[in-house]
Amino acid sequence: MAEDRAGRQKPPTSQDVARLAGVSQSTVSYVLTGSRPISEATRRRVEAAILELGYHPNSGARTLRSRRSGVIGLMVPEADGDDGVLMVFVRTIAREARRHGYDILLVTAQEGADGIRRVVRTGVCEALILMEVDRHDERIAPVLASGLPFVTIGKPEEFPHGSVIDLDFEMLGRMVLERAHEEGCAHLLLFGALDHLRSRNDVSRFLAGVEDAAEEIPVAVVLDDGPLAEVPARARRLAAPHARTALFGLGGVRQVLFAMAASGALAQEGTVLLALGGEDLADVSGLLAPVPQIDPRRAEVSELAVSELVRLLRTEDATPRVTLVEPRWLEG
Amino acid sequence: MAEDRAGRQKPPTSQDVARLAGVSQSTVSYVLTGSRPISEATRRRVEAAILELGYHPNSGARTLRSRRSGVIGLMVPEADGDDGVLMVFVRTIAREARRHGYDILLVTAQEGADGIRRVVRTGVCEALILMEVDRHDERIAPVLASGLPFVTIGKPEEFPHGSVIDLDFEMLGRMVLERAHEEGCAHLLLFGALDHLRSRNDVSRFLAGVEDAAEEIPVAVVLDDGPLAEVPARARRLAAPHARTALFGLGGVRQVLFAMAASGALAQEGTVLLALGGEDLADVSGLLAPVPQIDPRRAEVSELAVSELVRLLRTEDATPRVTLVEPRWLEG
DNA sequence: TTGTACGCGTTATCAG
DNA sequence: CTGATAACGCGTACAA
Repeated sequence: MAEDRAGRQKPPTSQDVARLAGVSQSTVSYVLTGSRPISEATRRRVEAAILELGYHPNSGARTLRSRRSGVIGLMVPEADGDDGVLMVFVRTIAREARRHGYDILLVTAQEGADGIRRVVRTGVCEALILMEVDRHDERIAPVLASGLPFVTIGKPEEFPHGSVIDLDFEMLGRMVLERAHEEGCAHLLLFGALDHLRSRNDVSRFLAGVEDAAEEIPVAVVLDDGPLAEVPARARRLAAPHARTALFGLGGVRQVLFAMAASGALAQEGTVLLALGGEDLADVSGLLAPVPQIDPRRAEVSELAVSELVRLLRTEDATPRVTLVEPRWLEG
Repeated sequence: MAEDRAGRQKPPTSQDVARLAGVSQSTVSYVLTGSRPISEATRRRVEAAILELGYHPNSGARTLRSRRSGVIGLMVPEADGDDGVLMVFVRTIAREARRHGYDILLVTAQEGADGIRRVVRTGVCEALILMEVDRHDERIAPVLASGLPFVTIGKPEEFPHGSVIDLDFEMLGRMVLERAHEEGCAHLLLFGALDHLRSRNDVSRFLAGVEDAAEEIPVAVVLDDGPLAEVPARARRLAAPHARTALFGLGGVRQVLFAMAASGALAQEGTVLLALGGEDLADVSGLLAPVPQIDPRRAEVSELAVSELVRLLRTEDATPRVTLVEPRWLEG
């Protein structure tokens, strides 16, 4: 094996494979891509040579020629919500992408629209996944301009070439209110300053679901903007003599649970904490057992994001579509 | 601008830029790389053309020609520790890499050594960062074989071409024991089943530091393998009449803090929780204020990992080295 | 100071 | 069924 001046092994090329197998270089290529019928005999010789040399096709050359880099750009948001949750998405997406033969390149939201333009123009990415997309998101414009297939997790206003995968937050809202009613609650206290976050599309969809359901179900909805540590106290003040109060938030369940534990509220019967699961609650699982949890189905959302993107990539003239994953109550 | 059959915009090439600027293609290239003096006049014409066309050099072609992809592979561990912590590393590394002109490609630990071989042989990555490396790590072998520069976060036994960046866990161990003594503790209870994790190199280095310091400082070290929820009770049993007990663990501080809150141990004077900060403790910060915390300096570790890798990449015959970042007590 | 020409390793077209 | 051969877009040695 040849070595360059730095003493690094120079990987074998398809030319090397061809020589060893006694065929032409193009034949090697066809064996790899399968875009042309090859006789069983030569195929085996080529494959043996590939194995012997440990040959892997050069990514740069392949990309240059075919305009397909095999790389999907993943735009991750800045630290705002729960980083643990985010990492689950990232890891799942990376694993699924590999399963389909793609790699994941990180693009931080900090780079913004310019970041998109860069990876698109340089041709590093042949498709994009955007996380935590808002209704009006500055990143959508350059993506649309690129013409690349993309998937957003979060629902923007327009998505001509792109598909949308997300949890069905409206349904989530209805489910929470219904459960509060079933648990005999007169009030549903929503914590986490949701009122101030209406611009976020998941929040606004969730609130729409809650408010929609509240027109039919007699549960009073209270939006709490205060600090999470004071949620238990706030809930106690709401509690009517014979009615309980349900608590819910899209995030910060751990903090509230912590506050409840610290204030002794866990032992009381007046408040019912409903939780969105998956927010790394394993650490407090002992106390969570009796807490009804909703599965936000992040694994499914991640897997769908990838498989939908692959569909857009591989299908000619594939139509983008919106897929909302239904939240589910976790039993036990 | 030309469009291909899918209706996608075909990005301009350096040839297009050259035509517009009235120079040869190579001149454009030289302006970009700066590897040859260019007259002020033509440089401006070229730069104007680049701006006008929104030109970005094609990554595939550049990589093919120069063997430098501008991509650093980042191998992230499976879900084992705190995913929130991990995400901080990942985001910081991605941001720093961009600052130096590199992109980050995710490689999941699940792919193992084969994953390394793949990204190396295909030439997608020109360098690697490995997270949570053990003393004997199967991923090290293919990395060494590749001859690519790399940085590990975590200290393997051998690292011929690679540098090591990590927190100084031995010093951390000494600091914790010293602090326990200063706080008037007769016992230091280490939770989180550290005894069973001695194979992990950060754990073994930490324990070495603790045990080393324990030879000079009169604090009895107790390794606790029980569930985190029972740590407060365990600590109470240790407490001597006039001596307190210090608690520490490399992870799971939140769980222990939670257990202390639930059992009312926070109000007691008998136990002192010493915490490794940064493990997303913001949610419980109200209660943490009086808790002495050590800064694990993850941002610095991440930044150093990138800058050290860049040094290896850009410096001819750069010698790999080990850099241990000193932990610090956080005041206030 | 600038231009010409070649090759990086593939994919894909055109002959045979 | 298979082998030459032409791009793909850029970096750089060689000429001018």
